[in-house]
Amino acid sequence: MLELRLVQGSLLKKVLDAIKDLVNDANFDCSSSGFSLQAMDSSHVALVALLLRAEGFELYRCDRNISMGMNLGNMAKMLRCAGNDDIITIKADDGSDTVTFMFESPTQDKISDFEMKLMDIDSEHLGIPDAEYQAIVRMPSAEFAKICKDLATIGDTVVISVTKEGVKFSTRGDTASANVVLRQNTTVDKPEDATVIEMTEPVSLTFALRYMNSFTKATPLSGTVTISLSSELPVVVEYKVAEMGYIRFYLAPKIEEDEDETKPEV
Amino acid sequence: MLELRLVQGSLLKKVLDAIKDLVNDANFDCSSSGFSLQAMDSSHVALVALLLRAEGFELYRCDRNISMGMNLGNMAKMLRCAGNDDIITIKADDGSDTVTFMFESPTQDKISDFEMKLMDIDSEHLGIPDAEYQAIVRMPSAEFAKICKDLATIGDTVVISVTKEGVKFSTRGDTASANVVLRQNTTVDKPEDATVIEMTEPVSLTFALRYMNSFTKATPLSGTVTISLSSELPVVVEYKVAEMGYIRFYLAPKIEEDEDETKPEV
DNA sequence: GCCCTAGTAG
DNA sequence: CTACTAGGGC
Repeated sequence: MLELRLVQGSLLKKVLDAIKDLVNDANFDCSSSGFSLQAMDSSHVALVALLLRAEGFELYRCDRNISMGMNLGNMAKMLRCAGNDDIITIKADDGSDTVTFMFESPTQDKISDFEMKLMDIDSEHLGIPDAEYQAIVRMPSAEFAKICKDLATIGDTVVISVTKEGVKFSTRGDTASANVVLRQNTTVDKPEDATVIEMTEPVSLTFALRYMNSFTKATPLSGTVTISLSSELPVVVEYKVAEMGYIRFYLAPKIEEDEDETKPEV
Repeated sequence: MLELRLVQGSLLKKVLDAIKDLVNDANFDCSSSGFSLQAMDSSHVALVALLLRAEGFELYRCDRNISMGMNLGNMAKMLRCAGNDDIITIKADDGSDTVTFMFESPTQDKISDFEMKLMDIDSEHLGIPDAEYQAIVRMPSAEFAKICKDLATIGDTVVISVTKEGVKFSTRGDTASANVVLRQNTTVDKPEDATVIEMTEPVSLTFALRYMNSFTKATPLSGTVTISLSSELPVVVEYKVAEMGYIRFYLAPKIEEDEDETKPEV
């Protein structure tokens, strides 16, 4: 028996909007510690990891570990039927091949339940090793989204270069090239607006903007995003899910074999 | 000679937006008592009845009964040329085969008139008998529209079940099923937000969501909708047209022959 | 032509 | 946060 009650149901709606474009089908794994998901995107290039800790739910009952395969598009459609202030409860009986989402309006005058068939999905649960990163950038998530969107109008890849002074996002296209430099800046009114760089070593890596722009679908979840970079390691783009956990996106850097063709540094 | 002056011209615009998707061509019937329309939808499944009473017009002159056949799409297009605050006057001369719509801006600085050819339309004016209904539900029209839209993402039909406690809308599709329960609730801030059930007998009927979703195009006309249900009778979905009359949509229930295939009750 | 989505305004 | 509007895609 599984029963998870989340008063701030809009969080779950946002989580699904954040990953449904990247991943079609995935297993949600439920254990006593929390509700999580790990999946490769459909082209097997990026990886998304979601964790919602048990403590973040108003009620969390999970008698035994269970893996529920869902089509994230259908799940997102269903969640769109919930009001933004609704309380969402996820229920599954032991041995059942369905999951039920219950939506309660704040006044309790409207109660909806949506039952969805579960799917069998081959999951390849990768252990993601903890790593030390050469540079970790924390910045306003909306700023990061705008930069990725802007640069994608010029080129296909972005070079992210971090130094003590700041972080530079560069791209180059056929007819134009662009660089956006953000200075480290911690003297802001709201901590959310800060751009903070923790760095042991300067680093410069290249990524496909297409995936970055998928990751930024998670922007509504958090005012800040954390970008962790190391040579030879996938970048981690992380959005906190209020008090509950996170969504992390992993993407391997491009290896620049042919400088003339692919090096966006201007 | 026919001359009808309607200060709140936006009402007529909304009325046409509400029915133009359902009915292509129809006769507007004008008598000393009012301006009305009755027509089957193009697939001959649903019926729409409109009444705008003479008293609702600021000027109402109709020397003799007249039936004016119009293409509702063209009429809606024409009305879209009127400003939302415009005064609309409908004029037709005796024996003429045209109708004229005149739009006056509130300041009288802009006066437009659009003349449209009338059509000959076979009308089959059905007498709609007054009936006693087993259950009448009054609820916020936006809520009804959202429920019909949400359920249509899952299935094709909705079962509406009314008991003293509330009204339940249910559907079932290939991969999911859903129930939305609204509790009777009269203790709300605005009377429009109430859900009120008058019932002599519990009733449960099945309808095609496609038509329900056409009916909800009338939502902008009124904050509330009234749904009248009886076994064996078409449901009536009624939207009041402010102080003037109503739009009523009629739809026959589906007979559930094959329970396994069509019964959406979970 | 219709649906869905994104953006804006209240 | 909801509703409405405008724009783009199917």
